[in-house]
Amino acid sequence: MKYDSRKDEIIQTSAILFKKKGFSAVTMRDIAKEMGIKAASLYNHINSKQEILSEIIISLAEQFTEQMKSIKMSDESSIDKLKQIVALHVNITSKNQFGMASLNNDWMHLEAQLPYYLKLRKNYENDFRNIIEKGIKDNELITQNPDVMVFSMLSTLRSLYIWLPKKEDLDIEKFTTELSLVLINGINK
Amino acid sequence: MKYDSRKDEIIQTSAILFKKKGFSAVTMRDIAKEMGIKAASLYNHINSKQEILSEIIISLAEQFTEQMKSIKMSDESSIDKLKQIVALHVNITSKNQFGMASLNNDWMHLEAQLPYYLKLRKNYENDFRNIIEKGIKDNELITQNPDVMVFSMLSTLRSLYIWLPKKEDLDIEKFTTELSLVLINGINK
DNA sequence: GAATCAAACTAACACTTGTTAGTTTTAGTT
DNA sequence: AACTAAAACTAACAAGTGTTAGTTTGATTC
Repeated sequence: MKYDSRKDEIIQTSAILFKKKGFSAVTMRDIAKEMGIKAASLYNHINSKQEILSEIIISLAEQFTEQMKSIKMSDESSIDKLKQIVALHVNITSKNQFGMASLNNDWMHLEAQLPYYLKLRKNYENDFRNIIEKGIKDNELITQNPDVMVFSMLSTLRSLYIWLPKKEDLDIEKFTTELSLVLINGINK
Repeated sequence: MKYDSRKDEIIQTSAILFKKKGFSAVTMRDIAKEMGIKAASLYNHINSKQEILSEIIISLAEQFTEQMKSIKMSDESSIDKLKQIVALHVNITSKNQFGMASLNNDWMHLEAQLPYYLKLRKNYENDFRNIIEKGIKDNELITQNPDVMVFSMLSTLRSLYIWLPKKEDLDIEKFTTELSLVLINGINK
C-alpha cells in the first residue's frame, strides 16, 4: 500500500544490525531504538520483521540474476566473463555491505520467499558453472572438476562483504583487477 | 564438576541445529526435543546455552591454532606450507561440518570467550600472511598484495563447511590436491 | 482556523525465552 | 531389598518477543 523513504531507512538500519548480530538476534525494539522511535511505530511503514529481511535479500538476489543474464549472453571469452563476474560481486558488495551479510547468512530465515530465493541462487550457480565448463571445453581453463572451481571462486566472492569494509580507502577498480588475477591465475610465480 | 558423554551428545546435537538455523534461532527446547528430553534436563549436563556455543567454537579454534603452529615451524617451502594449510582446513572441516558453521557464523555470540577467540583468529591470520609474505620474498609467489591473497584463500577454506557435506562420497585426499591446485595455480590454462 | 494525514505514541496481548528449584524415575551396586 | 547417583521430570519465574489497537502529535493544505 505505502512505499516511502522512511521504509528504506528502516531497511537500511535493519541491515546494519543484521550484519552485526544476525537476523534472529535483532529485535524490533533494537531497530526502533537505533532510529530513535518506538517499536510499534515501525509498523506504520513495514508489515513484519520478515518483510524487512525479504526486501533486503530478494532485491540483491535479483540484481545478481539480472546482471548475470547480460554476462552470460555476451559473446566474450570465458575468462573475460569470469572477470565480469568478479567485477559484479565487487560492485554490488561495495554498495551493499550490510545487505550482503543478510544474503549470505540469513537467507534461511526467509519464509514465503525462500523457494524463490533458492531458485534464483540455483540458477546463478548453474550459469556460473556453465561458463566454466565452456572455458574448459574451449581450452581456456585447466581440465579440472568445474564444481571445485565454482566453489572456490564463489566462496571468495561471497565473502567480500566481510573484507571490503575493512579496506575503506580501497581503489575498487584496482582491487577488482587484482582479485581477478589471483582467482584466475593463482598466486604461484 | 561433571564431564560425561551425555554432554558431548548435547553439544553435537546443538551444533547440527546451530548450522541449520543459527545460534540465536535455536532454543533450549529445540535442542531438548531433538534429544527426546525436556529442556530443563539439559541443565544436568551443561551450565548455559552460551557454554554449548563456547565448547563448539573454542575447541575448533584451538585445533587450528595448534596445527598452524607445527606448519609454520616446519622448514618446508612456502608453497608446501600453504598446501598443508589447505589440508588442515579440509581435514578439520570434514570431521566437524556442523561445528565449523558455528565457528564461521556465530562467533559474535560468544561472550566471556569472545576476546580469546578473536585473539586466536588474529594470530592465525597473521601466521597465514607471514607465510605468504615469505613466499613473495623468496620469489615463490607472485608480487601482489598479500592481504588479497590471504583473503582469497581463507575465504574459500572457511566456506568448506558448506560445500563438503554436499559431496558425501568425496575422496578427501584427492579433493585436497585438487583444491590446492586451483587455489595456488589458478584455473587458467 | 479547520481539515487532513503521515508518523509518532501508549498500552497491551499472547506467546516464547533461558533458567531454577524441587521431585521422581532409572539403573547399577551392595 | 536397600542404597546411590545420574538423569530425567513437573512447575514455575521474570524477562523479552513480534505484533495490534487505538490515540496523539505535528506539519501541510484548504
